Amino acid sequence: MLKRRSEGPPRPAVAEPSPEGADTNVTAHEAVYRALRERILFGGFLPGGSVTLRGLAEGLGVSPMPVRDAVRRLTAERALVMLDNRRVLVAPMTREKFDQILYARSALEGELAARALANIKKADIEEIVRIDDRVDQAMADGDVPGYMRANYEFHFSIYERARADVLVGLVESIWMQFGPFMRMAYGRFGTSKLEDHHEAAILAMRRADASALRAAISADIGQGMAFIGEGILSADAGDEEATSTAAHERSNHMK
Amino acid sequence: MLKRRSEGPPRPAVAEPSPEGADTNVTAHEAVYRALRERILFGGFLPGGSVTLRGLAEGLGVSPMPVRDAVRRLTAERALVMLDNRRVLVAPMTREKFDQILYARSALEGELAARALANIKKADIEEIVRIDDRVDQAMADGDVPGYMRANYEFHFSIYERARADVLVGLVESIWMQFGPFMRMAYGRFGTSKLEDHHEAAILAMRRADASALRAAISADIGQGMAFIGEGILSADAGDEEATSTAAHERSNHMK
DNA sequence: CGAAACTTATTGTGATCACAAATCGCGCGA
DNA sequence: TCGCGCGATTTGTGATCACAATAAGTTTCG
Repeated sequence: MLKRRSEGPPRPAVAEPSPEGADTNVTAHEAVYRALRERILFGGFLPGGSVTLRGLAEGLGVSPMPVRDAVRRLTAERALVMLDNRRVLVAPMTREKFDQILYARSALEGELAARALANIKKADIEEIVRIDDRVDQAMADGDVPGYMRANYEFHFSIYERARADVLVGLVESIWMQFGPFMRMAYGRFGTSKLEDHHEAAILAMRRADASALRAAISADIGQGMAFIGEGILSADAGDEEATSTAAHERSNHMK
Repeated sequence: MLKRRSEGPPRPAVAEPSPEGADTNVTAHEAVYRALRERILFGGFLPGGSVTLRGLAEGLGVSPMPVRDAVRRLTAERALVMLDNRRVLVAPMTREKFDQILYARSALEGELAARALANIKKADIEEIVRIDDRVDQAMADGDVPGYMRANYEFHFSIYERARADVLVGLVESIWMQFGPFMRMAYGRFGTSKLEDHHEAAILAMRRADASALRAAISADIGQGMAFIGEGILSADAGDEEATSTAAHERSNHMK
């Protein structure tokens, strides 16, 4: 319960001017948003798990106010959902949602990759290859959060070079909707069975072959989504319900 | 400056239990959000115009708090943008954004219409035809806001029948991004020059022809967007700038 | 023993205030 | 006349409190 009005440092506790001056000078709301976004994208939350403003605020060491803003924002991006009861929980997955996400990803990310191709130089390809190495490394180690992060960076390091912020924004919203679910799938089955379509994408970039790149990205999406999709959604298809934590909706506490 | 803590009615001033009990029993934040959303979609705001929390709050007769939530939400949906200066303004339009919107609309709305087809019965078609009559009426009257609203309802009355909330959510975000810009275009040139692709869409629905419906929607999007796009973006292509209000960014006051 | 009724705790919403940063306005001076 | 400070205003951010609604826990009665 540390007050800040008439004592202590005037700057918020999050994001000090630390070593690598990356996220310095951002609002508390922004810091909270990024923290929650990381958890959603890279396996920090379970789908369907409940979340409370005060709980998150305490876990992050901030007041409920910036958390409220961040949660509102994530709700608008469909990463969190708010029930009629005003209760907030991590977006659960349904078979219908999964199917729509699969289509949207193919349609948007394929286009994004194709548009990026013109702006990808040789040096960019080398950087992307380095990221892909981290994908392989995490896969070999069975490091699920590491794999999710590296895989995210691989895809978006390509997409962002399309300089198409509208499309990228749509895709980011989609990734946040299946992020928690993806982690659950990998957590059960591991990442070892994923065959690598990234190599084909890199090859297509080297050849500057747009349609091949589009096909590789599409294949990567299709295969990855099919893997995690059939694993989970057909498993408990009996009860026809949204795939959530199922274990009495355990609340997603901060670590 | 009317307080509400210890006097007056305990319920907010917005949304009384009026005649048609539609939006009763919603939070103030929700009411503000809907009001702002209407203005954005149907021509109440100019692209690039500035907006302030206190200004909107005063105009809507609520405190700044629910406005703050609504603006945060609309910012996440890319309908409003927040500059580094923390200034909020209605999303301006650029040639690049316009191009991306055109692609995303074709890819997503075509699919949405095709998916909806299976759930569209004869009674639904008659309802859609009635909406299209309002589109024609507004077009004949030169009623730009009325046309925008009827056109929106025409498209989304089809899309919502696909029962694909993820895809519809993406499309709604896109519509809010070009809504203010669309109004500006129609405001200059009027709606008379628009030829009607809705008839073809209705015919395709009557025939239950998915590919024809997809083609009709795609044509409607392409032609409509091309009309408003070439009208504005090529007009002031000289200064290479984002198309905003241009007139010293006049602030969007509430009416 | 079980279920309804009551009490207590939790949670999102809204209001109000303080604050810092940015912007605007005005005047001084060259 | 124009540029440059400097003070006043505006604006988003964050904190704190009150409140109503829901959920959870406890008691009591059949």
